[in-house]
Amino acid sequence: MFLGNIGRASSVSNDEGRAASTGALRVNVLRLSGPCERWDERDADFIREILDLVGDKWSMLVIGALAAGDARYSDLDTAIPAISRRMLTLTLKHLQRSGLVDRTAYAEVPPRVEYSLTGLGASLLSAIEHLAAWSSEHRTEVRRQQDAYDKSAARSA
Amino acid sequence: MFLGNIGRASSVSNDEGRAASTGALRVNVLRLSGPCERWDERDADFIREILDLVGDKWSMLVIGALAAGDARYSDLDTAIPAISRRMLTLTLKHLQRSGLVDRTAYAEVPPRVEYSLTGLGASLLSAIEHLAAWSSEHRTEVRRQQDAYDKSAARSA
DNA sequence: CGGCATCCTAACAGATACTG
DNA sequence: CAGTATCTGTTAGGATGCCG
Repeated sequence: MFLGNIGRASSVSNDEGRAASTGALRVNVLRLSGPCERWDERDADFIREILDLVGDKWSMLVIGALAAGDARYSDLDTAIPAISRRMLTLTLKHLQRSGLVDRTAYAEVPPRVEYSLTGLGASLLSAIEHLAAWSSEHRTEVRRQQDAYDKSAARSA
Repeated sequence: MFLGNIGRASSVSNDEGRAASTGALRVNVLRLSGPCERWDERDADFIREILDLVGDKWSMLVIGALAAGDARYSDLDTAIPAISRRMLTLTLKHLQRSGLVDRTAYAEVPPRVEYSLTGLGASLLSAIEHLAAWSSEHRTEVRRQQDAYDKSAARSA
């Protein structure tokens, strides 16, 4: 496996999304006090799966970079300065394997390789942007909470 | 640090979301061929931040479990069978620190502790569900792509 | 230019045992 | 019940060098 061998590889692929009771990783949702309309216990499996898919350190960033259009290997390397060549290679291969990214190599000298989002990959963008939007809106609040927590924790030390 | 010391801790917290050029982790979005309306290079920073926040192995699952209502420590432990007590403790503390989860301990014998989502935590749910929905819709396709890739990779071996 | 292959370390994460 | 503490294995991921 490449990246994200997080959690045991979910055992089977059932037809639609109706995942019959595979014994794998499951959250039995509690029905205690609060009301919750939308969260379903099957969601837990789905969450596990996208995390395996793009929950690693770089996948979403690569997808984001490719959202702007096709790019060559070295373009991505400079577009995401913090990534190492190793991880860029691994991440691209990982995304390519899952059908999120297309790779086209041109038989030229010097060689040229272009990466692009597939339709599948592009369809993920809105979900990613949803996350980014949340972060954009709430990052300040999160920071405040963390600082407050750390300060009160420092008091008891 | 607890979980997700992934990526250097983003150095500063600027006022709104207008993150002035902190030298930190940034994706310089490429403008090459394809059109892209919505992805902004600042999104990369935001993605980095939610990944640090809930991109680890368990956070989203715990949030999902709490979406159904408040729960005790042992409830969560049985609701997410695959998690170890260690990781449950760590994850809860991590989420609590960031203000996504509330912890209330009742001074009783035997002790009772209830965890619940804060407003902040609940506001993340829709983004998470968005991801789960994508996974639910496209998991089969992803599997197909991976199988196809693996098969063609096996041929060249 | 566009990669693999190798080495190496920090951390994530499981198992187990103990405590207030 | 609701955690901590410790010990340990596994792996994500960085640095570097070589090769087609």
